[in-house]
Order: sequence, then structure tokens, then C-alpha cells
Amino acid sequence: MQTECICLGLLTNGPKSGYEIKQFLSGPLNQIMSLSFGTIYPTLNRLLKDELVSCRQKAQEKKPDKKIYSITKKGQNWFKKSLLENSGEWLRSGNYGDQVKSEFLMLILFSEFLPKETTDLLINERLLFAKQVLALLKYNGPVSTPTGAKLRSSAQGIFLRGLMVNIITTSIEYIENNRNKLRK
Amino acid sequence: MQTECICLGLLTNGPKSGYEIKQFLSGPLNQIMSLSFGTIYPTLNRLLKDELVSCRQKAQEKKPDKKIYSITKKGQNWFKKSLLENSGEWLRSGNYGDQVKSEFLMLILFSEFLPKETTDLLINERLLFAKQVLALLKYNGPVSTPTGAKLRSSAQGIFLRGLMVNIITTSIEYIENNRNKLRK
DNA sequence: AATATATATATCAATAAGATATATATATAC
DNA sequence: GTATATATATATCTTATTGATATATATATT
Repeated sequence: MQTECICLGLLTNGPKSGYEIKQFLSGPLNQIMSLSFGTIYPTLNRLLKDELVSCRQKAQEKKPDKKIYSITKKGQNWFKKSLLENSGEWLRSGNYGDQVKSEFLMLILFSEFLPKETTDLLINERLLFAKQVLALLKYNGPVSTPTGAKLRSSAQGIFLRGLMVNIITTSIEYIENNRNKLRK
Repeated sequence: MQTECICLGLLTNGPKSGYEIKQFLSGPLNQIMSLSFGTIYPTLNRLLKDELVSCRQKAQEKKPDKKIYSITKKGQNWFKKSLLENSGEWLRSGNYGDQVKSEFLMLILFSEFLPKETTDLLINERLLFAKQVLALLKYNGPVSTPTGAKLRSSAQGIFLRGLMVNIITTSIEYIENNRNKLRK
């Protein structure tokens, strides 16, 4: 999926700064997509140049100015068209349709070259981390942003959060039940 | 994980060409790691320059020559050292410890902007594709390469394949049971 | 008082992907 | 029977992306 499409899609849910897009992609959605600042800012500039978004500068006291981007009518049309035209390509764009790079699982593959205690420690840390992510996904307390709220209450958001919870829960259980087989 | 480490790790299981490394990362292991030719070939050249691998040219009739790379003693030491020193970093290198970019799931997030029939069709295709990947993972027929055989019979390979089967099975079941909630 | 973290944007070097070029053989489709 | 697609094999080049760094300031923590 083009970065343009992701930024525009997030902007359909209300105007945002580049920083806020990054923040949003660092929350629960980070499980399925991430972008760096070095990608987000140039993309927003490109979208602005093509008039797919508009920008208003918002002065903030004692903080750097915020550049709030809004999707334009032209941007909405472009986004919908792009979504429809390219959807077929995005089904199997790598691996199980997704681009996955799991350094942890490669480490497990190569674990015969690590001391058993190191592997054991790594698995413990991984399980701990996975449980933290799970807690974040299951969290139902207050959210501050409209995009956060959307992920909380929309049919799509509930579906995606449920899927992520299922996948991570399954992984944790599998690792806990089968890690002993790595230690023979 | 550095590309160097991945290539060296795969070479611990026997000499390989760049093409064979790519092939291997396009099989079941593609679920957790992938590399492009544009990354593999320069990496092998770098490893050769640093004497972490050696190379012997193998002439083939009616096909381009194969360059078979073998890990050297120096390479083995470097690999083990690197694995041990960097393992901590590779636990949480993005998302649920993994770098995941799922264009399909972003499409689901934005599916309110797609015709319901299109979303439905996309989910059908995705499920079909997921089941194909599952069949590949469960396949127990003959394998031709030693690395393929390792993934089949080693404790690590069995563990990883089992994990992937579990994750994909869970995903398929979740999508089949909850897709109706997207259509309201 | 010093350090870390959060808000905010921007750029740059290093890395990696994806596309393309080259060459040839075989299999498949029309 | 000819055209096209696929497989084997390496290599390079452009473009995209990451990760690090720079800048500036406020607040929270040690």
C-alpha cells in the first residue's frame, strides 16, 4: 500500500499533524502497519503539492508549531479510487499476504548456536513483551484522539483488535506449551 | 537482524548460491523473513570481501554459472558472536516484536470506503490464499534441499512450522467467524 | 541539578525493495 | 508449430524506507 494511501486514509477520520499520524501508528495499529517520520513528512508534503490535503499552521505556546493536515475533496476521491483499483494487489503482497520480518523467530531458528540459557531468557522476555502488547490491545479505558476512538468503536476497529488479540494469544499459548521441545 | 547474519545462518546448513538463499526464503520461511535479490547479492559480496564466506564457481550446462558460497571458520565465529551480542535487540524490533506490514488489514480498516461486494470478494480471496499457505506449511512430502530438510526435521523447524500453522489457522477461523460483523 | 521523556518538524545517510537487464531451457497455451 | 510463460541464475539501478540525528522547549523523574 502506498504511504500516500495510508496517510490519506487516516486523515479521513479528521485532520492530523504528521506527529499525530506517527503516534497513531505507534499504538495498537502498530501491530499491522508502521511508518517512520522520514516517510510521513515527505509524504504529507507530496500530498500537499498535489492538493490531496490542505494544511493550516497552528501556533502552540511553548511547543513547536503544529501543521494540521486535512484531506481535500480531491484527496477523498483519489483515496477511494486508489483503494478500489489497487485492493487486489494488496492481498498477497508478501508472505501470508503480509510483509513480516520476525527477527525473534529467526533467532529461534538459529538457537542451536546460542547457549540454552540465553534462548530461555530470550523466550521469557518475548512472552513478557507479548503480554504487554496484549494488554494494550485489550485496554478499554479512555482514548484522547478521534482515530483512537474509531479503532475502539467502529466495526472495523473491533474486528481488527479482535484478530490481533487472537493471534497474539495463540502465539503466547503455543510458545508456552512447546518451548520445552526446543531444549532437547 | 542484519542481512549478513541471516545469510550466514542459512549457510551454516550447507553451501548455497544467492539464488538458493532466495528460494529458501520464498518457501515456508517466507512467513517470518524475506530478502530481495538486490539485498542478497551485495551482502554475499560483502561477506566474501570480509572472508566470512568463500566462493567456488560451478559451471552448469545450459544455465548460468552458479556461485556457491560456503561459510568459513571466521564466518562461523562472527555469526555466533553476532547472534549472542545482538539477540537482545531482536526481541522487540517493531510491533509485537516483529516488523509487520499488512496491507490487507489496512484495507479492512478502510473498508467503509469500498463497496461491500468488493470487501467480501477480497476476504474470500484472502481466505483462499491463507489456506494455500497453510497447505504449504503442512506439506510433508519430499524436499530437495538440506535447508528444507532441516526446517522439516529439526526441533527448531518443527517448532516454527507449528507456530505458523497455529497463527494462520487462528486467523482463518477468526475471519470466517467474524467477517459478518464488518457488513453491518 | 541532571537526566529522561514528551511534543513537534525536518533532513540525511544507510539500507532494502522492486524493477529491469541478460541469457538460456523447458513447459504450456493457443 | 509458434508464442508465451516459467524456471534457473546473477547483477545492477532507481526508488522507497528506516533509523539516526538536529533543533527547540516543557515537564517529569531521579
